[in-house]
Amino acid sequence: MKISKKGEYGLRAMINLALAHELGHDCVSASDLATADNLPLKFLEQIFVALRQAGYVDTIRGKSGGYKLGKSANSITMGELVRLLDGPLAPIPCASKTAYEPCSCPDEDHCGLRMLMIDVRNAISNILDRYTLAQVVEVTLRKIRRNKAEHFFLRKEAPAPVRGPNHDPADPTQGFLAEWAASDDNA
Amino acid sequence: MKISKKGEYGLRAMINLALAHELGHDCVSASDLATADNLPLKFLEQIFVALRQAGYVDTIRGKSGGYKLGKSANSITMGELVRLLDGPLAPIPCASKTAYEPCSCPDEDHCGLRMLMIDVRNAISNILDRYTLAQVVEVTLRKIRRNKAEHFFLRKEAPAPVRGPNHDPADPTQGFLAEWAASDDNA
DNA sequence: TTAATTCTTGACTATATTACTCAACTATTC
DNA sequence: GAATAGTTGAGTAATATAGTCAAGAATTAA
Ligand code: FES
Ligand code: FES
Repeated sequence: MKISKKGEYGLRAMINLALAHELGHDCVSASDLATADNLPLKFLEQIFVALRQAGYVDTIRGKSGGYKLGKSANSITMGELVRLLDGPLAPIPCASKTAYEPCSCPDEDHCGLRMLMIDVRNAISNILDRYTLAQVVEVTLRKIRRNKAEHFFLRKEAPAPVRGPNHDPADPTQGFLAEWAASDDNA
Repeated sequence: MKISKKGEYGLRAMINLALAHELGHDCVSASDLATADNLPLKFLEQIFVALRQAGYVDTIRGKSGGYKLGKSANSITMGELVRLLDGPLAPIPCASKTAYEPCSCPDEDHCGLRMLMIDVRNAISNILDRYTLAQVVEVTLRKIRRNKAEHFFLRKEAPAPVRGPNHDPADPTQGFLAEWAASDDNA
């Protein structure tokens, strides 16, 4: 169920680009984005080719050029970006809504795996297609500010995060939905 | 978010093996399983090596030999099988509960992508770790019987399925959860 | 006992994808 | 017109995918 590096890097870059926009940096160079997020520069540029061709970013050439959002962050869903960079959401093509393809099963209508994977696809879609880039940025920024964390596009000094001994990497309370639900505005 | 062919084939084979068991075929040869489900035989055998080493199947050699379940189907969750055959459920390793690994993000605690992917992982886990092989087989078998469909391990004649023009390949009502919920026993 | 069936093991291969890097070019600004 | 920055396309090394092949070992039936 992994996402490719292309997808991961592209999503991280888009989130940071939108976050920088929110903080007043309308246009960010690829190298700034790469250093801000520890991304390989040349690979990132290649990823931006796909993002530009799909209209998600605009390009500004020449000195102090860079990339800027091609459409507003609240009109871009995370699902669109994942599909563009990483392909269909569904774990198997016969369970994909937007990119259905038959598989080698003799009877698709009575395939237990397909039934299960339809639900997995829809669970993934319920998250990724529901939330926009703007919402992800909003939540991220809120958490950064609350914890007074530092960020490349928000110069400030703050102590490095310390991780406790019982660190649960997939703790749902650390997830996006919990953070989103905790907001007054979206209750 | 794709699953590998190894994962797909392995899951299909395990479902069919458990389904065959349910229908009285305790032991099924690899070649029967392969022809029943259109799977490449030699590749399938290789997948069964992993399944056997993990104890999910037992092996019976010699004439009329084959594979049988190594533990009861209701003690095997789909999540276990996916993890064994395809690796962690989480789309990115920093969001994995069972196979956490840091990624190159400068600040994991304030990474919007990670927050989102934690929720995706948990959504996937909520399905795959909740349901067992036995439940998938039960639901599949129910659907097969209701539609009087034919199946390799259930010789019978039935008309081939006809698909309408407005076929939604990811229709949730065609999914596992809908079918599961429709049961009287599990209400 | 021998033949037939079936799994086991390991090696092997071909293709595709991933994750990049490099070099030459073009556009923009100071 | 030099410096900066994006654009394009080629190239590539490593890994994963999706298999195939052949020799061997266990079991059973004739
Ligand atoms: S896996 Fe696609 S129909 Fe069975
Ligand atoms: S993607 Fe892993 S912490 Fe940002």
